[in-house]
Amino acid sequence: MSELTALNVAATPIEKFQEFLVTRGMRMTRERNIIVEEVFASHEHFDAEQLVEQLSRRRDSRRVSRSTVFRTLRQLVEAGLLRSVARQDGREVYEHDYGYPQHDHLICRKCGTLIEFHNSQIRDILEEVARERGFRMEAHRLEVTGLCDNCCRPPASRPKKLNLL
Amino acid sequence: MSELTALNVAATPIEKFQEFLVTRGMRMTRERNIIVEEVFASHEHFDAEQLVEQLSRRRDSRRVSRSTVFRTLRQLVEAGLLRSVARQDGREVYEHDYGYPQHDHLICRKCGTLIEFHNSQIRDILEEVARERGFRMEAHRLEVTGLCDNCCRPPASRPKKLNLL
DNA sequence: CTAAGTGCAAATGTTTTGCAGAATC
DNA sequence: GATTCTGCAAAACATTTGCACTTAG
Repeated sequence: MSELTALNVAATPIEKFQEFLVTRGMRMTRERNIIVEEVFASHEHFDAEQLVEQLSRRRDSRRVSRSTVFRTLRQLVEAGLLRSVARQDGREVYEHDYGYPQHDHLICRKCGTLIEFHNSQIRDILEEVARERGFRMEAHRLEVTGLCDNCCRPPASRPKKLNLL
Repeated sequence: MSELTALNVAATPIEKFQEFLVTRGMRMTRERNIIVEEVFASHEHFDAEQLVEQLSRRRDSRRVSRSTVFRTLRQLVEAGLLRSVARQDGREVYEHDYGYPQHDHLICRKCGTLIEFHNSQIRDILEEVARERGFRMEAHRLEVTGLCDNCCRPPASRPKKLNLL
């Protein structure tokens, strides 16, 4: 009888954002809509600059300014739709939070690749630690840095050439 | 017979830094010395600005410029003497790495307090995860954000005044 | 209609850098 | 004595903000 009335289960990111905005007396604008669509069109990690790049040079009515991109990113994080997972080259790196399973990252310091991994024990341990300290945990950010499989070994890249002197 | 010759066990931060510098053809200068002393004089967390504040307005020969503070902090991190553990108000927060046991932090988003905690399982889990992915882990940074004990509960601060209407 | 949002350009705040003179090995 | 450092002022960045105009509700 009701499609999605009281419970907002399986709400789209747009709907979720809408909800957030309404409760704050804010408005759903064309620009905010465009940004959410763009951001949730793929699951890639991204930074503000990349998004600005994609949105600020459009010539049609789907162009969004740099300021608005930054402003909206902040709001999306606050709304729980995005989360900032790392910092690379001085820029904050974002990814989907809403509707995406909890996980952390291995970050290759050489090629910059982000490898996602999930380990439920980590969450449990943190819950326990927080409880012991009377700390109310809200979120965590775990960046594991090192070298990915590819960047680990030396250039085993020239396989055929006989370099035995 | 030897005080600390071959093995550099229990080397002071200064000695450790010296060693790092030498292997790179860099020099131990008065300024670098001052910075290391200042940084290792206490175990507090700090950011670049605080250090600049302390060192750049001295009038005597122990003054160090802003640029040098930033340059040296970068080197100390690279040398493994410091590690950057979090980011607060747009600034990187540092702490001792050398000679200080591994640990992570609970960060209160209200008052900014950093609570250290140690949990050996976390390291083990990360080692395991990294191994599975062929990733060579070098370091990790775990920031748990939320509310500390103090900031958790409402202002139970006005206890005596009878505000029962 | 009125409060909230946008784009622009300018500001902010941190960290970096070019360069001339100073200091280390 | 040559090479590396320092301090300074300026630059480089990412991100934020003031303001006049536009737009959603």
